[in-house]
Amino acid sequence: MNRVREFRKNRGLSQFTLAEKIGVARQTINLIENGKYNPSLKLCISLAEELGTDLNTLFWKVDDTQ
Amino acid sequence: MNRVREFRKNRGLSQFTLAEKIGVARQTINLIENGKYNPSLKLCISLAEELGTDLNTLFWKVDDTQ
DNA sequence: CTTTTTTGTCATATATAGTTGACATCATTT
DNA sequence: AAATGATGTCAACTATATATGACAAAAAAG
Repeated sequence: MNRVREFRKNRGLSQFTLAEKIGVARQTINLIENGKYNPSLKLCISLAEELGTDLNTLFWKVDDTQ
Repeated sequence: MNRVREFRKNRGLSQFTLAEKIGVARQTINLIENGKYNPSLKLCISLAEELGTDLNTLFWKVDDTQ
């Protein structure tokens, strides 16, 4: 799906804390981590910056098998 | 802003043709190319795939100076 | 065990992405 | 010079991303 949860946990952030830093609601982070919707590009970029990574790493052809 | 127009032209596609292939309206492509809004992640991924590239190349920290 | 934090989820509301149809302008083609 | 194709833009509409408030359950901390 995507690697947001993995990167968030590596940084020791809760969904709430990450949401606050980025300026969205906690539910928005939760839904994205669970692949329940389709975030905007701006939000994806904010996430990548806050998590110290980039768009491809977080969202490009994530291998979910195994 | 982003490199959609550049990649589209390199492939010899019109906004209309690209829109058709991806399944969105022509206006949507036009607005994205002109940075007038914030596309969804799914659309960004469709664009990257159709243009034979990836998210970072199209949308990540595009250098617009010069 | 009790308390607090974190996560998942629901329902309602609002902002905005994306659609549709239309028209003007510019560039190509005939 | 007329016809065609590409692009920019507008207005009105629909779909959906995101917000807000709330509650339950799991996990972590005391």
